Amino acid sequence: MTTDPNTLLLLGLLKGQRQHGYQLNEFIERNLGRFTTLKKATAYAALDRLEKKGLIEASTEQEGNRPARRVYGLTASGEAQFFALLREHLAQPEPVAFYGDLGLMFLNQLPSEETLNLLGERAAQLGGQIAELERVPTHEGALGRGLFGVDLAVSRQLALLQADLTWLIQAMNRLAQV
Amino acid sequence: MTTDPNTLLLLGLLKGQRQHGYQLNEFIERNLGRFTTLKKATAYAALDRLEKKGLIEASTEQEGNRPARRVYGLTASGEAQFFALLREHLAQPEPVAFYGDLGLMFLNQLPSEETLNLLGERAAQLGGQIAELERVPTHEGALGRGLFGVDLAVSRQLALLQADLTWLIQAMNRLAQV
DNA sequence: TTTTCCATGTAACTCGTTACATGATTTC
DNA sequence: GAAATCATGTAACGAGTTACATGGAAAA
Repeated sequence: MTTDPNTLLLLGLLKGQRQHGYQLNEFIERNLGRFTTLKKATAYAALDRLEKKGLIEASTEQEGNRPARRVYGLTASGEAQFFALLREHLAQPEPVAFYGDLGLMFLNQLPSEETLNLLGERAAQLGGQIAELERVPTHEGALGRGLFGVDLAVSRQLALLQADLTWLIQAMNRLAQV
Repeated sequence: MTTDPNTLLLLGLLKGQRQHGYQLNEFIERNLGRFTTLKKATAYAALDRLEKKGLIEASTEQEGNRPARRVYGLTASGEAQFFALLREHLAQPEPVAFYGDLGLMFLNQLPSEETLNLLGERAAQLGGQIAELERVPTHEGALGRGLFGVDLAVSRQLALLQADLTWLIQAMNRLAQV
């Protein structure tokens, strides 16, 4: 409830511009795949909920004979909620529980050679993710400075993935010595 | 489905030792709060499911006049499933989408002074988490080498949190220059 | 004697996922 | 003429959360 990321995302996108669900889904799928896993059906349902809560309101638009669009925009209370969520997210660090720790806790259940192979695979994939992120171009005001925040998020992901890889290699070395 | 962390956790704990639900919940709450958010009711429900799937089986134990215990242990297919999940988890890096990136994407919606204050708060909390983790003692075989993996997981969390803090401070400096 | 511990759960709810449905329209 | 695009959703299911229920035993 308190730190719902999907709500922040949708309200934030609608704060930038009135949009309909299909448009939001396209944008998320094309540009924000690195930051969220929000699926289409989930987004439509979330928009319904936000409307019922009075955070957004819809107007219907028709273009020719195509399916009608429900174009959403923030209400006053939606804007307030957006800012509240944004402040909360900015002020809070990554919550506990990194997913990748779970396997580590039981790694002594496997022969250490296999463990090293598996962690080697993990390192390779991490390296791939890092290379991919490094290829992401930065937006020097490309879309009216609106995307500056995305650059920041990318640079943070890079920093975390690189730290993870560095740690992993060091851990593998330690394990190999036993 | 494929990468269900709760299942790995429960199967892993039961692989170490036959236990009943209360016991698992106590152990998780006391020792694993840093690695999972699994709640008690969720764990009981998960144990039911695992039993229905044939991954664990229960025997009932009674001690005096106390509530009966359902003591669970792994079945053969439960062990197989545990190893499969463990291999999967060890071989895969942290999945995309760090939670803390979301707020960053919209940070230009706030006056930069407030943004800096909020990020400062985030930095302070990160520092606190790091200090707390540094105080965690390592288990030099304390419980029969069974907890060696936990030390690894702690050291990984530390590495990631420190990288996050380093990045944050650098980002705040960049933001302050504008 | 009141609180905490032991041990298990249920009920109501929210959220997310996958797979499918619909029907026109533009593109190949 | 077939396929992808536009635009919205529904249905069935799985899993998580909070709050509550129960009832004896040990501890304060």
